[in-house]
Amino acid sequence: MSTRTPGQRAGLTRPAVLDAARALLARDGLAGLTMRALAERLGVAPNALYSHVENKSGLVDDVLDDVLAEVEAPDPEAADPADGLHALMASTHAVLLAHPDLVPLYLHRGGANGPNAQRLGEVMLALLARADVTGPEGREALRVLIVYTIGFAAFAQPPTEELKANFDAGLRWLLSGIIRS
Amino acid sequence: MSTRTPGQRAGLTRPAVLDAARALLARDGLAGLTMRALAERLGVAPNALYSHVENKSGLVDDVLDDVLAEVEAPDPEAADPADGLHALMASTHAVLLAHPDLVPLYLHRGGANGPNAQRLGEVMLALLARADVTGPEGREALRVLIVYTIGFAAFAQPPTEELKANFDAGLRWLLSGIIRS
DNA sequence: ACCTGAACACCGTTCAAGT
DNA sequence: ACCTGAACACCGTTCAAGT
Repeated sequence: MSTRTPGQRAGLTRPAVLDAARALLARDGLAGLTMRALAERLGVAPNALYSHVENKSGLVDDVLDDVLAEVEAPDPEAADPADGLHALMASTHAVLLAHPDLVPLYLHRGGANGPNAQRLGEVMLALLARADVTGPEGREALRVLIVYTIGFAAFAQPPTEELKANFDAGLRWLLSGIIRS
Repeated sequence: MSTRTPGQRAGLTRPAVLDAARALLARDGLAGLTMRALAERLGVAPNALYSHVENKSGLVDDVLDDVLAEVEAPDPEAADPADGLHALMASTHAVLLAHPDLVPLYLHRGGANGPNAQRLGEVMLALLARADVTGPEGREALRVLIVYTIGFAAFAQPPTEELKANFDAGLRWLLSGIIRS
């Protein structure tokens, strides 16, 4: 099984580990993402992963933020604030639906906290500010929108058109309440 | 360790198993709820549980619905629809906060589906109907409110007063959007 | 620093056998 | 029908040793 002896290198890198983790997740879901399965896919011993990742929890954190790189954020200056927020949340929703097994993890950890998550948060706050929702109220609205979007993605067990429409309807209700308040 | 030989009964019942599971969950969280730990707490062999529960997934389903029995539902005829919905969702939110480890499971499974969940759903639909939100729109609003409430409970990592206020603010936004539409 | 081998302390579940 | 004993096929993680 193993073509190497102790001391020989496999040429693993941290990005390669994360890529393999994403691929495993896409194919086998969350239950399929085990350190041992990941090691096998990479052709290394299970514990070799610990040279590149602190532990499984840290690996998942990185994967979570990586996925958010796919979200299309509008230019916070160009778009109409309400339209921009709707587009941003809809894009987030779509990206999350492509990774349904990850969604409970986002909620459990209170969203992602990596660079991608931070960038999206700043765009949202900028859009809210342009709609005169600022300060503590802005942060409240930010959290409400994030919770709503992740929550709905988690709910969409198989993503149907009906649930997508449901998400849009609720998002409009929410935004109309936030911005008119 | 084991005071019994094969063939002797331990006097297990299904409610006793569920009670122990809830207690284990309250004390050690989701990670602590294992079939083996549950068996040890009940003083039986791990596989003895399978005489009372189909598998771990079924056990969790039952626990999930049990928890919802604690939610205080208003009389759908007595309350003002908007106030009744707000009270019902707030009570659900509070109950979920008391069981934070369960919340990701509610989302992952699209909410509970047992008798308690069904009862609450019917009360919500009745209140929405009294606010003239009926048919497909009523079911949309139902899902939006459920997703929002569970999602926010999942987000409240340690439940702070700030997040509770945040939940209330968002809920008002949402209800004002739903009922005025 | 990066990897293997081996081990530790766990999992959920099944199967056969006892009363 | 309800339970034990034993086993199967897994987990994540750590420790020592090799280059």
